[in-house]
Amino acid sequence: MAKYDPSKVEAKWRSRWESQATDKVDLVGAKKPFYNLMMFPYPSAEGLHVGNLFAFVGSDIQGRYHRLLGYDVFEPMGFDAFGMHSENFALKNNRHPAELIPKNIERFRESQLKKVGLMIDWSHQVDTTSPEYYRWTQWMFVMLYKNGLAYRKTGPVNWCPSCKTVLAAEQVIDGECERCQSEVTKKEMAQWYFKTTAFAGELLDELDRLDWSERTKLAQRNWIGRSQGAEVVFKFADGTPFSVFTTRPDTLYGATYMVFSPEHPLVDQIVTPEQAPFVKAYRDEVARLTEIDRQAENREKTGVFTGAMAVNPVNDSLIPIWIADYVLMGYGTGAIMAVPAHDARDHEFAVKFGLPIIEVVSGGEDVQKQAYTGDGDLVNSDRFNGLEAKTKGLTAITEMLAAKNLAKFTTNYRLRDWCVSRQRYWGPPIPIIYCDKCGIVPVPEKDLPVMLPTLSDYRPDGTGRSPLTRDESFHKVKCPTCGESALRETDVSDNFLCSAWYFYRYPSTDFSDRPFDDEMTKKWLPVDLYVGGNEHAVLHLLYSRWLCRALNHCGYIDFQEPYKRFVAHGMIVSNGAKMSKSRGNIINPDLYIDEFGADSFRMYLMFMGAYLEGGDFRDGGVKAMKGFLDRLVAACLAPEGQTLSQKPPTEAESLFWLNSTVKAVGQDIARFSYNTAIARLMELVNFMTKNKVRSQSISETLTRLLAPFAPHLAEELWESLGHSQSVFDSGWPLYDEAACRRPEVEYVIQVNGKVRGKLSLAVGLTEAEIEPLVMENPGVAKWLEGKTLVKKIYVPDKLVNLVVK
RNA sequence: GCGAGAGUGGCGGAACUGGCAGACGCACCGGUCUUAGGAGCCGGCGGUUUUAACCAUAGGGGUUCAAGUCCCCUCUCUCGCACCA
Repeated sequence: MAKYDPSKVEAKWRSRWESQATDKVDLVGAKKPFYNLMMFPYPSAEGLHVGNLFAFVGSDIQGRYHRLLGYDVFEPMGFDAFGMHSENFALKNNRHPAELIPKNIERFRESQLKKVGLMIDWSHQVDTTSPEYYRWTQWMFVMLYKNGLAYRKTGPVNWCPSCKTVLAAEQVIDGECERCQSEVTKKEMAQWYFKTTAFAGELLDELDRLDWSERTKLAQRNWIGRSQGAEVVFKFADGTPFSVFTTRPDTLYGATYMVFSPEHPLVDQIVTPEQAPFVKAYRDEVARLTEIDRQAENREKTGVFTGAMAVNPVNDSLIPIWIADYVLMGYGTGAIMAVPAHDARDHEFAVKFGLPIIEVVSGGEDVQKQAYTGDGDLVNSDRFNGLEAKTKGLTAITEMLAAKNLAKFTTNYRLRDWCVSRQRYWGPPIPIIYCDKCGIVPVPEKDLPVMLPTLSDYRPDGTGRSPLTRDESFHKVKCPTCGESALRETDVSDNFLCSAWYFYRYPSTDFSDRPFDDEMTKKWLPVDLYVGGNEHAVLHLLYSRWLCRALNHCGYIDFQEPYKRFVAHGMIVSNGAKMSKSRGNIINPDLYIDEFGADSFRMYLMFMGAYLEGGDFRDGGVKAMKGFLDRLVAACLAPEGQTLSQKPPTEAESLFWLNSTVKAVGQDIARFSYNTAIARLMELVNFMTKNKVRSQSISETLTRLLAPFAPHLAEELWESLGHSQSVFDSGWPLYDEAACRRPEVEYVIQVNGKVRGKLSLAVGLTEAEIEPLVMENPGVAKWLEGKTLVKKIYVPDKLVNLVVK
């Protein structure tokens, strides 16, 4: 190699990898399978984003590293091409997504992904919009339905007026649509749901055992949100029972009123004629509020009295029933007992409406002024007085009621069922048919896929009905059971369903008669390593965990968690600011790759910050990295026996550099500390350059260490160093632990904790051996004059600290 | 409000179980080569003062022979959840 020209080198190796199928894995014969998964991208018209590349390169390094370690690494790629993003883009540009998507995919793969040097086995590509794929997405839906994990329900849903569709709770971020940031409103609609709550407890508990990034687990824990307490039966004045959920059954004696959610169905039955107009007005007002209004911070409590009374089961006292929007229909039973003395929200409400506040737990200052939520003993609670409230008191009161069938211990989760229907066009049609005679009929498996028809007008109309409803030939069908006229479901499913199972498909793309093959799945799943962005913590990552449990529950797979390990990478910013079109600081990866090469670009992305934390992309960084690779090439390929420096390094020194670099780079890659791994490579190159060291073994080792980061260049160097096979078949270099220690160590000599001298000494000397040397040291002796030595601290091979007075 | 994480030179960032703070790189400064340098190579680069010290890891206290690292308090930022009973 004369001079390092990345464009030539990269083109050469790209075509060689392709012609020799270097990245293709023998899925059946693999001996040490390693499934290295990255989050498949949405093929946008704008092209790949640096964020995508940052994620992919970090993952690819793991794939290549494992390959060097001797694993059969399967690193597939696909396209998450259904969904509103594509549809909205097509709408805006007056095109059809079916026409745009294939072009985008082509561009992503051919002119972007393939140029980055990812070790992708393209023979297993997946495209969620192809009928061969979404046939099985629909199969998942039917499977879930048949197993009671999918159901249709009418109720309040999140509606995005801009996207003109409903959204799942997970897709509403701070009251706004995850896609378009419009304010989400509530609507009453019939929708399809998946019973994500069915596995809420397992999904939460299993997190403790998962090898995942802590922050991802934390986000899921918060989202699933378990609270333990009791369901307590109260009665209306006429004796009709109803129940409420509370985490503090110990405070039952302090319940001074009840609150129902405004949407609660029982409100109509209990409201008294005098209060009815006020209740109606309040409910209307609440219905008009958006989620943002309703959740607004520090919002003053509102509510009205229903006129009805309830009986407290512990003491038969009569307490008023109110409705207020601080009680949510979707949680617990949609009704609460209010204990203003020991709950801040109830306290605020009670103060505003002049409701009584009764202290039942001791320890607070003045519960009339402020709710006390801390620990204490029960008071004003009959025979339970004196018991420690949150422990013994809670148990005793609940058990007393439970004996009368008036309470039971329960657990509630914040998690809601996954609303999966979408009133949009660009998605997999929900495979359901409604028949007057047979009711809900899932489309039989032999009739799948339900093909998405090509509609010229696919614009959502905001009526709450999908555009597909306008296609009569699609909408009107015969019932598969009885043959009578029936109507097809026209909603499509949430595109998070497509992505919830794609990694089962990759190893099984050769099978057209099943979603995934048992043998392949046994061999390759669960995924060994999944690297991706944490923004999917409670979306894709939660949905796919749930679906995995569902598949397991229904007997299709024998594992319960889809990913053995998940690592969340950081976010990258551009020159200190978040990347955005309006700031004009979007980075176009293609420009850098064209000018400096993919290897320099990859390495800079990995060097600019800690991979798990994110980094700051600075102009000039890629160029500097190209400069480093130039120096590396020069150092590796320098002619042997060139002029050596005046003081050539000893054999031991060279060995130290070589071995300690191998050790450190391996450890750093394993913990995703790519920036420090690259720094190590730089140090080794600096050592070689500075000392004019040229040795075949150092060059070869350096090349192999470089390979995961800069694969094209590593191949080229490996060839130049006289090898004919791929560097990725050469194995990861081994190191000698003993040689990782410096031949000489520099002892730090401190006096009273301050550095006063240094001594270069052989490794492994004892305290007695070095003591005279320390005392003689002129820099040290000066600080000892006229002082008494009180204490000596000796840390082998590191430091001596003399404490004097 | 609750929970988690973070705060280190002009900048991006290092520092594993407490043991030389600032690895590695960018920017900058100086030198060299050159018709030229926005190329290459060599050197310097936290601050105050200069033979030698002292001060520095958001701020304040503490533990220790020794603290960026451990403990307590305060401030700031980022993220997650948020009227979830």
